Amino acid sequence: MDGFIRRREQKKEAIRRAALELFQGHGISRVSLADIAGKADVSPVSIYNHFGSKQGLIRDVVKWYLDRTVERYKAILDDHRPFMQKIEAIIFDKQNIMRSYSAEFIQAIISQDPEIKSYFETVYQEMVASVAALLEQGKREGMINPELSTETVLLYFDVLTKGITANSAIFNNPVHNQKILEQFSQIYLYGLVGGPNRNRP
Amino acid sequence: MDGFIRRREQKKEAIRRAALELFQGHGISRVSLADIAGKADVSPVSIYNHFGSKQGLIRDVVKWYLDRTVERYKAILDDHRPFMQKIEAIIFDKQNIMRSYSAEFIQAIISQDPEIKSYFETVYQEMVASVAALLEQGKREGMINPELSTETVLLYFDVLTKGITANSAIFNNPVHNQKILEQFSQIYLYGLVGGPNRNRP
Amino acid sequence: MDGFIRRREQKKEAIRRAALELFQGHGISRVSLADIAGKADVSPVSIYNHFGSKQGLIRDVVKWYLDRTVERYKAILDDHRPFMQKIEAIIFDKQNIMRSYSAEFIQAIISQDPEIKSYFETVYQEMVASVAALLEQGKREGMINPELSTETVLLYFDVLTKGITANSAIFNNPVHNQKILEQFSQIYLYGLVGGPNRNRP
Amino acid sequence: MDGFIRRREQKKEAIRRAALELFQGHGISRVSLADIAGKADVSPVSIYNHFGSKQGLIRDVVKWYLDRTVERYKAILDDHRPFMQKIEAIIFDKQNIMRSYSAEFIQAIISQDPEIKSYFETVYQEMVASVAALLEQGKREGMINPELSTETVLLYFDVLTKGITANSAIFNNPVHNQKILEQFSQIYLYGLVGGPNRNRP
DNA sequence: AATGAATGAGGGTTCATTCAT
DNA sequence: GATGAATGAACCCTCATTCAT
Repeated sequence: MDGFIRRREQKKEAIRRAALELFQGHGISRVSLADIAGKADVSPVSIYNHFGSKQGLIRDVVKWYLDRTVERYKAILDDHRPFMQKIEAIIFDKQNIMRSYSAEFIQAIISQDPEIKSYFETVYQEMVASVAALLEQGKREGMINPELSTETVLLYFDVLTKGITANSAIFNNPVHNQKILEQFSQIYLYGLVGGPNRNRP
Repeated sequence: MDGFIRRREQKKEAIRRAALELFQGHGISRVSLADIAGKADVSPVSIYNHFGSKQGLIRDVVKWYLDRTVERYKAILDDHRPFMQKIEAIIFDKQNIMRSYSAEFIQAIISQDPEIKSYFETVYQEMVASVAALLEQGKREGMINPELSTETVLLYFDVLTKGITANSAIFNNPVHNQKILEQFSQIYLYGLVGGPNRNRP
Repeated sequence: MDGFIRRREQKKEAIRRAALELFQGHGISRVSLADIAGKADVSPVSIYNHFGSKQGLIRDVVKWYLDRTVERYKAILDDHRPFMQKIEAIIFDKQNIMRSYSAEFIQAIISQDPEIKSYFETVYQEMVASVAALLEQGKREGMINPELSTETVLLYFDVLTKGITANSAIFNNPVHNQKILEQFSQIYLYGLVGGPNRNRP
Repeated sequence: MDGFIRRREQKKEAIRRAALELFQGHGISRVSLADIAGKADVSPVSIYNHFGSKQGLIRDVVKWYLDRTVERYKAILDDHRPFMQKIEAIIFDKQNIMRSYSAEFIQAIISQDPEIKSYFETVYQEMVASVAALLEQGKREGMINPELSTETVLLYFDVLTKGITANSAIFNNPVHNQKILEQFSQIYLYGLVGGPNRNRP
């Protein structure tokens, strides 16, 4: 009888996967349930049986996406990499860059549906706490200017992440990648004015 | 007979304004022509008489928006403010932050419609050239690390601008504004590691 | 002051001409007043000033077309050509064949609008009387089987004319034209079974 | 499960029937999907589910109509009636005369949509071949003037059929029917000049 | 007298959702 | 539990017609 539940969950997973991909690619409002059903090889009605409505599906998919993101972040933070690598891993989080996420999808995560909003805020607080802990460590180790408030640095990370995501086409271009990433690290570590290798007045 | 043309242009302007606002607020595909017509106090058909189709309206609005943005940038660059103020003015360009731009709208600017795309690219090249000239000046004056390629710095500006736009809610909050903006300047000028007022190893 | 009226009539004529051409080419219901106005280089509202409504224009155009057709027929009948040439001229009336008349236009002539219908019937009776007189002459001269009722022969003419109009593409093809027209005459003069040059049992 | 398919096909059939009738009566462009849906007692959207679009419905209906016509022709040709009866049956094919076919419908069969056009041409070639075979037989049996090319005779049939269809009101009138049909046979068999019962010069 | 602007009604089409099987 | 069929609402768009200039 376990096979029943497993199959059911496999179908739900297929629908989620199809929906996420299409939402990211074309924007939520331009993806119809028929599109999703077609991609997941399922009848549109099945989506109702599993998720109740399109909004229900969106909720489920966004939560699912957020959960996976949190897992990735936790994996990064719990790893034993050096401090700076963790910072970079978070800013350039590959999953975020790998594809040009439809802005409408990201927007859906943040606003509108109150249930999603509340779920997102819970998850976000959790993640903020983890990253904040990392930053404190960075300050103690002299890698981060202790005069900067944790709040500001978090915001800076967020700004960079979103800006990079919006420019994912460039950051994923393997030709530019090498040189740009190097210089980019210079900038966010040592600023526009100059890095450690430069004579300062 | 001049009144004719003036009235016509006023109506078109009203439609453009309403459309831009709604597009930015809700995303293009979720805004119906009836919505726009209602907000502009005009019959939906009038939009067709003026712009031909929804796509025609979108094209017109995006071009209009780009033109206004370019004007703002030019005003900033041609001004006689000190170098660093210009940099800040560009990064925090108030018009960009003033409202939570719908991601779908920005997306529309860049992709899809080939006419828009071509128009955007022309405008973009022009703007890049102007900002690049400013950066060269900054390097000569020792305000920008001359080891950084202009390309990278432009990209950094773009990332910051987009990231800030995506977080506009925070940056427009007058409570946070003061302190955060100050520290933010610290970061993008002197990096995470530290600024000029800090003892360096 | 005569110039005023003349100009007015010239514009009406231009509108009529444009309308007729478009009606014939695409069918009445698929031609918009804007199309006609554009082709006649006139504002759509002018059509209202001149003809009152689309239906008014249709009425006017159909009457105009009928009048011109009657004139052509009268010219043929009043001419001094030999009898058989007149018959052929009527059946193959070039104006009817010159272009693939939209069936919808012909249909409009006959049915629906009662005013058109009545006008058509008056004109038709007149024409029938003229052609009938010709047929009587033909019978007296032994060119037409006197056993055939005039009514039947008129109907036969009508059937041929309409059938030829419907096949105008073929009858206007200059390649086929020569041979086919020759044999066609054979058929309608001497029937399927055979002509005068053929041995009969 | 067979009931599913049967029901579906019944509904499609009902829609086809309603569409054909309306198309023939009023012309394609003047018939809305709502009209068809109303007549077939179906929701307009159902037409989309079954035929994809109005054009899809038109395609389907025309093909359906062509198929039925071919079947009727085949039945006539394969029958064991005498030669002349077959000829008459084809020219006066009752289905063609039964109602005043909208010219726009016939036009739709021939032109515009390339898929319909190609389908029609295939069917048409097939039918032409069959009728041509019949004509050859007619010539051998002395019923048709062997000097007439098969091509011309086919065209003559077509002209007659279309002309008769255009005059269906008269040919279906039971009062006229008897006498006219008789004389009509006289004409197309022995021509205007005269029949076998008549003294010829 | 003639035109540009504006509109109400209607058409084709899509889509989230429900119903019957 | 899953699917094919059906639908109401909404959207983009067209067009004959009227209004203001």
